[in-house]
Amino acid sequence: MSEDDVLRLIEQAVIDHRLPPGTKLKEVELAQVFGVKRGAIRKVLTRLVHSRLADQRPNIGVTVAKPSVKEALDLFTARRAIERSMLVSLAVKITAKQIKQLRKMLNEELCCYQNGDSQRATALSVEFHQVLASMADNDVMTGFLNDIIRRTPLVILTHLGDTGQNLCRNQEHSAIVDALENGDGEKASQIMDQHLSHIENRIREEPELPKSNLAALLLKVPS
Amino acid sequence: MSEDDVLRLIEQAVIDHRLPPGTKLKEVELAQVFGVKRGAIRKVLTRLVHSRLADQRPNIGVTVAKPSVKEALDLFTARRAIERSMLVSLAVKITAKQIKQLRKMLNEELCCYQNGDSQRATALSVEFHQVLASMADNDVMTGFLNDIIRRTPLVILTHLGDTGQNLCRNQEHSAIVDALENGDGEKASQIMDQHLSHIENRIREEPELPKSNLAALLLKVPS
DNA sequence: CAAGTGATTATTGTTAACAATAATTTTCTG
DNA sequence: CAGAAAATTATTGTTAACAATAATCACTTG
Repeated sequence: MSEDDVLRLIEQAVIDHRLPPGTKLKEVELAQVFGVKRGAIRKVLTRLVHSRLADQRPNIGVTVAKPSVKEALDLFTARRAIERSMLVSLAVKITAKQIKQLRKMLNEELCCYQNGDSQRATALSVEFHQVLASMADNDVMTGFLNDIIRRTPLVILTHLGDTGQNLCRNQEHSAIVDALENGDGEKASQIMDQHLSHIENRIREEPELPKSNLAALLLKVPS
Repeated sequence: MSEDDVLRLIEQAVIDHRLPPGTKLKEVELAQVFGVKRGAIRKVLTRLVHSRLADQRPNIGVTVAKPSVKEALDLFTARRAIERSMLVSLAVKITAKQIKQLRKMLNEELCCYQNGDSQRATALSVEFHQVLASMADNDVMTGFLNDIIRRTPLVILTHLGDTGQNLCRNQEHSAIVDALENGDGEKASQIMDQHLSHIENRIREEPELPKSNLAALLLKVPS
């Protein structure tokens, strides 16, 4: 099992809240679980910490991050700034072909949702934002947005609980594409702002404290 | 010598263009230069790579990054988006005391420049942007901006050469503070946009190929 | 029993030796 | 001598053993 695989599995376990905030990530235990050497786990944990999905305290270890409410709000504000800028620049250069691609994605997402495959619908919903970013063609901002997207599920989980999942409205995404097609970047930005505010406004105080199983949790596939 | 010290010295060597883009950073050599173990250098290099100041190719090694022109332009576009957002939110909440602090900084920068201490003037000029960010009080965006600020000297060096240093105009910084004082975030943003465009527009094609000395270069203090 | 104290265990951090790979030099051959 | 093949060297990557630190437990004592 490769290093990237291990990272992906742990990240997914955090996103699926099978590893609640505060859970300690022990090196030897993880090494045994994934059948890799401790050095590999160490590198993975370093990456996790750098992406702010985990905290590290010297000589103590790394734990799944517990983002504060402020961090959650900062995250959404940053996201608005970045997506706004990308939409404005994209609106003046988007092609008919790209519009078509976006509409196709939205349609597929809707189908999945109606067919009850909400997990795939959510994935497509996230991918919508990433595809917009790739079309805006700014690698720096795309990188920042990916950072934010990676961190967002954790803050939603921490402050909204399970009810916070699947918050993107297909309808709003659709309106953004409409605005882009009309070359109206300002309007697209406004819709995006509202879209993100829908989520942001629901964030409230509520810490959650966990227990830890690690072995079983990490390898379980979310059905 | 601590790990952070080593990182700082190498970063500074890149910024001062004593380590030109493409220079190979050999682990054992660096370890000897700084008198630390190879493992420590390894961790430092990992951090350098993650901050995009260096590239890594498996089994070959890490080299000082050679940012492309597109990367440079993307960097400035992202910076505009972030600083704009921060200025807009800061304009409606900045205090008289903070205005005073900013004016004091600008004054000091001007003095340094007139006294010929251009190095300190440049440092203050950079710090101006960072202080604005801390006042805007968004940790996520502050982090992104710091990433950008760390990468900017390298792209300027690569594409403008030595003449590109010290590009921030004290006068423009001053105008931004004026706009903030009037609570006009939009105007402050416009000035900032122009300010950054002054730099961005000068970027042109021009690769630079280096040789490498490492030992002498890294420890030399820029007089 | 509560609180401290020392011993034990568990966990993270470091290092030196080894392995694997890439770069270089040497040697061979037409 | 040019070019390819082989041998050598240099460099990065991995690992297992050890060291240092923190957490836990058992024990004593007031």
